[in-house]
Amino acid sequence: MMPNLREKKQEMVRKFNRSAIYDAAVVLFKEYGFDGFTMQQVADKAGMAIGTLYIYFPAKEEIIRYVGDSLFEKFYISVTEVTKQGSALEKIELFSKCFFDFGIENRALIKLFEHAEIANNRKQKMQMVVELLRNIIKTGTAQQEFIKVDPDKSALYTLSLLFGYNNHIADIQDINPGKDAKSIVAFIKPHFTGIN
Amino acid sequence: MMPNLREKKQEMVRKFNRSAIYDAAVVLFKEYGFDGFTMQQVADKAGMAIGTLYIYFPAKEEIIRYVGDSLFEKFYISVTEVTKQGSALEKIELFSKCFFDFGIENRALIKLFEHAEIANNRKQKMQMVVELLRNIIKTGTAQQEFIKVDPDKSALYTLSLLFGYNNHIADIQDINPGKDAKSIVAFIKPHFTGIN
Amino acid sequence: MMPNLREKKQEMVRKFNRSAIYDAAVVLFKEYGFDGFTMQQVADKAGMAIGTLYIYFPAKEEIIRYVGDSLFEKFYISVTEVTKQGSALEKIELFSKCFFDFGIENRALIKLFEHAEIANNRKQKMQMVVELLRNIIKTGTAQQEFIKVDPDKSALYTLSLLFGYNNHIADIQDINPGKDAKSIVAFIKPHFTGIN
Amino acid sequence: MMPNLREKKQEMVRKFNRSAIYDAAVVLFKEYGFDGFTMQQVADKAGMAIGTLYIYFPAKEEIIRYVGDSLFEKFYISVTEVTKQGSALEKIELFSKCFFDFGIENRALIKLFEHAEIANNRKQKMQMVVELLRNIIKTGTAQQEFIKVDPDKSALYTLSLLFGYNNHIADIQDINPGKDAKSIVAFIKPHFTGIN
DNA sequence: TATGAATGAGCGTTCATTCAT
DNA sequence: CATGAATGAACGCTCATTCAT
Repeated sequence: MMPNLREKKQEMVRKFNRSAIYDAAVVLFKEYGFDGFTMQQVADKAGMAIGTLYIYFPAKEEIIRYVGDSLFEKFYISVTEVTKQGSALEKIELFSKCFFDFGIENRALIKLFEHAEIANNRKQKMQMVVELLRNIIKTGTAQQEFIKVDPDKSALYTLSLLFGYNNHIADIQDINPGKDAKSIVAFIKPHFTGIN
Repeated sequence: MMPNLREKKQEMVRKFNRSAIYDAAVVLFKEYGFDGFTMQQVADKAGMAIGTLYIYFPAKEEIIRYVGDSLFEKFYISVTEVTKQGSALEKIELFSKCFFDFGIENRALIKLFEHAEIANNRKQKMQMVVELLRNIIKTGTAQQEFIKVDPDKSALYTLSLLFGYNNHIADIQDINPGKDAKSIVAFIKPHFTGIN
Repeated sequence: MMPNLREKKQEMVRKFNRSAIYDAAVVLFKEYGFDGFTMQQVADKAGMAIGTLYIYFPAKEEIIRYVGDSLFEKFYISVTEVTKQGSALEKIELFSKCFFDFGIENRALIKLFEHAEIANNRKQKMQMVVELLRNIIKTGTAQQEFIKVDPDKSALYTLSLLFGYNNHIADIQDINPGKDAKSIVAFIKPHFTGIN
Repeated sequence: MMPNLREKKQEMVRKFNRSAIYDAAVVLFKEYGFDGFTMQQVADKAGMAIGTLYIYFPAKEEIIRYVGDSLFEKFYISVTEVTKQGSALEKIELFSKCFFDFGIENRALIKLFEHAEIANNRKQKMQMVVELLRNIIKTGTAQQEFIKVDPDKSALYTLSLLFGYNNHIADIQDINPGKDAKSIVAFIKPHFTGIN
């Protein structure tokens, strides 16, 4: 076997293992919470020895970080993609729907973002999301779809509403991403347009 | 000593001990997070033996639950009290301020509510708070301060906003209860009044 | 049972357990070297659960230290006691015999003194022993049993000889405390007395 | 390439690798103590894969043994070389100086000799050194430089003194090889010459 | 009730050794 | 021979819980 072929294979194995650990961790997060799982559980579920885990991640902490970062990235890409077209209000609605979709898929995982010590650069990530919303709002105002509102506060409060609904209200009633996004947009629309 | 006197005394001791445990747990929650403390620490801080802890609470879990319940009760009483007077909008503002005040005072503790398995009757409690808001809104509409809005959704979304702001935005900027409550009320006012 | 009786009993249990741990550790030291044993082995040999070990000693290190300190104390007391009478040369001989007796009893344990990080105050302990020898020599000179020798160096070299013989030569031939002590004293006698 | 040329090359590679492992191990011994290093560290420092280590040494133990043996050989050659000329007393002094020089250079390594299970043929090696000293003493007596002394015991005790001083006293005061060798020779001189 | 010493399963992590390539 | 990813037993230590007093 040629060296670079072997390297390719090894690289694949590496990716496969990292992915197996990631998948195992995600499942365990959902089952036991963001740090309520053990390394042995991850190893078992990923189908490898405990020692192997430590080849890929030097500490449990790193697995948590990695899962947190990966999930955020996944979320951020989705939410960025989905808000590329449409009116400002439509963008907010799609943003919201995307937020809830992600929340349903990763119910337990969204809690990750609540732990500064776990998802590193948490503040920075949060601000990236706020920035996305702020730009939507600014554009809305620039294009006279929205009346003049404070884009900072509006973005913050809109995001707050989504976070709160997703993380806290979800426990008392099921979320229907499409319907709830529409409904929430209707709730905040008067603030942005001046009309009910 | 008469039996019922002894009973009274015992009842007092029981209350005193439960309270000592509660106080100790609250302090430790604030210092080490909702499960980052040990039963020994609670016993020490409460001034009793660890075995005694287990007379009052059969498991660590129960202490966490009890603290969660007590805090909620405290919160619920405050928020009920504070919304007894004023216009609907004023009530919402005071409710919000109260919410944030509580959040600042119990920063670490608020996480408790995020754990369904920990704060029991979480759903029920949440609904009590929603109900409070709903009544404020209904009254606002009845008294023609508010336009006709869906009181269920409005309550849910208002509460979502407060939860989201308090639990998630607080990490990227400090909360100023009075100012932020006012600002948030201004954000949702158009929804309720139809005017900016 | 009266409180102070109970306390006494508990105190006895405490002493018993500490002693059981000490005994277990000593045996394991002899078998596996000064840090080649595990806490589980100590627990098993001492007839208690691993957790109990940690009630008495907060870390493995502390067990090692305790054994080291205890052994030194035992040794120092013996050696002090034995050198209270007789001529200077007799004292040195008895000191040597005592040294070897201790070495035989605690073959593996004497290594402890070779590890500064383990037997704390090692330097200080060593100097206590040197001091003892120095005083014997000074007295010998004062009483004209010995000629004028440098007491510091003489003590250091005498002790070196004993350490070296006990720790290194013992491996190639058995030590006979009485005989070897006599023989060694004969070896160094000319230095002290000027006569063979 | 001719077979015996290839064999030669392979032999060279083998020697090179063994030597690289030895060098790495020596450095790690000095840094982390005689068993405080890992096989991975040795492999890294020797510039090879960990698997390769096991081709040359079937177990960690063997590396330790090999280092011990090599160091002894190095020491034995030095000490033999240095005692080829001069009077008996000069030889003993040079032997001592050489001993201390080696001890300073290999402070951490000297502990190796204290572990019977590690330095194999320890007894035999020790006896080689004793033999060297014994011969010096015998020659001293034969040449009437020394009075009649028991060459066995004299050798043993002299070596004991050096071992003890180097391994145990070194911790309470720095060793100055030249000065201390002279001083120690002065200490034992009366035994050998009958004169102070 | 109250005590706190005792328990031991379980944790995160290490590392000598193996073996498929 | 050389490689280094994989292994898993073993480590020191923690702590919720129990139970004899």
